[in-house]
Amino acid sequence: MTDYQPQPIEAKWQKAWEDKQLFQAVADPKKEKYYVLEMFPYPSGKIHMGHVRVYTIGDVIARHKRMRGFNVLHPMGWDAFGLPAENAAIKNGIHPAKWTYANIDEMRSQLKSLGFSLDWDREFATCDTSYYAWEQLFFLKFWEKGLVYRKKAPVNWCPDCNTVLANEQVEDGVCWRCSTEVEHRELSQWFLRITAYADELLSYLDKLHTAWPERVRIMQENWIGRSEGAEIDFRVADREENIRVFTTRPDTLFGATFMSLAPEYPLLDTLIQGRPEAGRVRDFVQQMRKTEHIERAAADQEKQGVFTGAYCLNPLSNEKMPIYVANFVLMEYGTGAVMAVPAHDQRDFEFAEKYGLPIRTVIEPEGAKAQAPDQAYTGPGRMLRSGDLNGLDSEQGKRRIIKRLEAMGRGKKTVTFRLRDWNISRQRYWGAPIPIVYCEACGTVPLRPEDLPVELPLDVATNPDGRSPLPDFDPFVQTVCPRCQGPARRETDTMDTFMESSWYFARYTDAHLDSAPFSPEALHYWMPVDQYIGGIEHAILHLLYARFFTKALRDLGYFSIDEPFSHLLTQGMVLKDGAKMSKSKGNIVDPGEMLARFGADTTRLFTLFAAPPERDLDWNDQGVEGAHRFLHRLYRLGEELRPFLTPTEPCRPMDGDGLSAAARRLRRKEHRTLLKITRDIEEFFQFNTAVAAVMELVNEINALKAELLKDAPGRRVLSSAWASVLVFLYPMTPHICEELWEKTGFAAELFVMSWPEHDPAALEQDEVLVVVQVNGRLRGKISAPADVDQEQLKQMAMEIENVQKHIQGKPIKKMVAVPGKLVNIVL
RNA sequence: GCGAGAGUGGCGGAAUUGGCAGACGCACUGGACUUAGGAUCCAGCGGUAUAUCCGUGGGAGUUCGAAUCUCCCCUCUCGCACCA
Repeated sequence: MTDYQPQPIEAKWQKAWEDKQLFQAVADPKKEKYYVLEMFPYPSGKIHMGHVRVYTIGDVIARHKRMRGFNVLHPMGWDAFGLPAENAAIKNGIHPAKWTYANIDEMRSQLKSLGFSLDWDREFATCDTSYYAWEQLFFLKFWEKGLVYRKKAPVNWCPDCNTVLANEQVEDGVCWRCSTEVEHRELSQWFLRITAYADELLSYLDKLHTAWPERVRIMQENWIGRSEGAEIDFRVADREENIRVFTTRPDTLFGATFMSLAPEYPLLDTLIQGRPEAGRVRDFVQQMRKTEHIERAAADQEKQGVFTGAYCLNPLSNEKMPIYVANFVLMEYGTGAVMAVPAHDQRDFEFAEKYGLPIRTVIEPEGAKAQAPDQAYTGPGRMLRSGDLNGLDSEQGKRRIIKRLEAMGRGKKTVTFRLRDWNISRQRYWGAPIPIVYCEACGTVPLRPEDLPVELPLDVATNPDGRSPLPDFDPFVQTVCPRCQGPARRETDTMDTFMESSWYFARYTDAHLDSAPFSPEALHYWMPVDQYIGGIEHAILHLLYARFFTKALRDLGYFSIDEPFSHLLTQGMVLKDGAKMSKSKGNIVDPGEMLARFGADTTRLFTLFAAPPERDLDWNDQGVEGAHRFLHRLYRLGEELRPFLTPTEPCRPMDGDGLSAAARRLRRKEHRTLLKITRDIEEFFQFNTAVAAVMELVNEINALKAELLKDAPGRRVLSSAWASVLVFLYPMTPHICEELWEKTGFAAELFVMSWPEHDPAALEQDEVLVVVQVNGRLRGKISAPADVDQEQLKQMAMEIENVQKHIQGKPIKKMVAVPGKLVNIVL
């Protein structure tokens, strides 16, 4: 009897699969497709346990769906542009391209040795010119559609990465990648008009209901931040100017007692001109400019402001309201001006308290007598001190006031979003060039599609300080204007690498097409991605950008779908000792080492078994050994049973009569396990319980094998159960299953098997276990014929000695009997 | 502060329909085999006062019956947060 040796088995089957081109997907309209995709990796060097986990989950789904008869697309590629390549280049003197492609080679071979059923024919790296060329084309199409524009704006600057960042890439004021505090700079940058799709990005989240985790939907909702309200114009007293505010509470207009402006408000200079307050206002603004943005934006910051000396007029009451500059008003949101209603907004309340401004209640909560004097009432209610609108419900009041303002031309109903346009300019080298030139005569000129691609020059040396070498590299910069043929300079910023990941999933459908970004037929057949899997860290970032791109490419005529990912699974992190793995903590588990010690099947099995996919997984070396032991036992069991088994289809239909009790028991377990695993995989993605269920089945085989080997029907049941174990386990640990399958003597390989159907007859039991309770507590168990009725059941329950003991002759108030489940005797 | 999720043995976790709490595995204990055991096999393994007992963060409730449903509270994780 040979011992289980994973490495040769795994190498053998990986080669067999590759030789047969088993996982190369071919579009076939006659077959139902299933597109499963995990977020593609950044080629950072070697794969880590997080990769092992996500690709294992995806592989189980891919292999399972193939057994279910689907035409499965399961591709892989590389998110290959980005800063680490550049930083490594600076540190080690290797060119980013060389570093990247070397890493890809290393990681590809690691993924292959994990036995993932990937279609490697569709592989590409986003730094391939043949990939990003199409992205440059999209940029030009977006330009034509007005979806891309250049603007000078205050932007997030990461001093460590030496580049700007989009709003989504700043978390709590620090860079998402390196955690350096972000600064603000005024720069001319390229923006994608994602806000044009704000409404659709929001409303379609509802359609992803149940198919996307609620957490992710809520995070996107918050990020998009839609609020309904009104824009209202306030005339500045004694001047021509207007101040426009946005408010969600037009119903509180009569309670507005002053006006607050952001320190950056453009009109401010004009307002304070020639006033005695001008000096103080300028000092305040100066001070605010110096304060870092994060600090200013903190909610616990004390309210501060200064009076400008100017007044504005309430459009309905004509009341004179003093205009303040306030630290808590943000120029980026709404109009940068806020009508202050201290009685009904907590911030305005605190501000009014501090500076002694009037607080006027105009909304009274229904039924309440007095409101708390130390805070604002922000709920709905009945209107008062609001002229002829007194007594009206505040919701109605909103509509009435908006109507009135609209009639006067002093306001209108509007919707405001928190979402900002996507800044895609990056001042870094290792990215896709933006296809724009700056011509002395024609200004900013987009290239023509026939000028593409703008190749990123590879023969440049990176700067030690991280600055992009592109602006100093004349062969790249110096060009001619496509419009006038005069001298022009190329744009030297590159595109945000999130651009590449916004459409890669669609490119896989025909990955090497060179006449167009997509083939319409392939796109139509394969898209959308049926199951997408990745980390929660992209809840907003990548997943929002990809949704936007899908809609934008749809409106350019490329796509016919609205959403890229029908179902989303967000897997948890892999931890060690309760903490994220990191070099500094020294708690890294290396997949390479796991493969060498235990093999791919053990590594896969443990990551599936240790925790459900959504939860964090704390790596446990002893747990891995447990998984390894299970495979050893399985292998030994195969060797032991082999001489007595005949190749038999899993969950084989057979006549139950004439089977021994043990045989019927195993057959029932086999079919129950099929039902459980099918549900665990297809409905809940609960691979941990699916593994547990197979372990139970194996335990049952071990317990009953001696009995079953005694007669031919028993051996048939055993053969079927054994085949089932291998089929059930195959999506999770495919190599050992193929090997044992072959050793069992099957002519065809396991990968051509389809997922079995269960036989209802096999689930039937002659005797069922019924629990007997007295007052809800377990007091006995009886084995009763399956078809016994309630009355008989009650009678049988009463005959149990321990039950009688607990009844102690007391009168029985009630008896509940659930056939097949329990009897409860209530005293 | 708001929103979402979670809290079950020494540990990871199971119970997805309200019906045997602790599946499966790890760790641990005892035994077998053995020159050896960090291999393998067998048995045990929630607690204790060992019984008409207690037990799923705490408290109340609904129910014949609650880890599961309702209400209140506590703790933790994640997200959002001067967003007008």
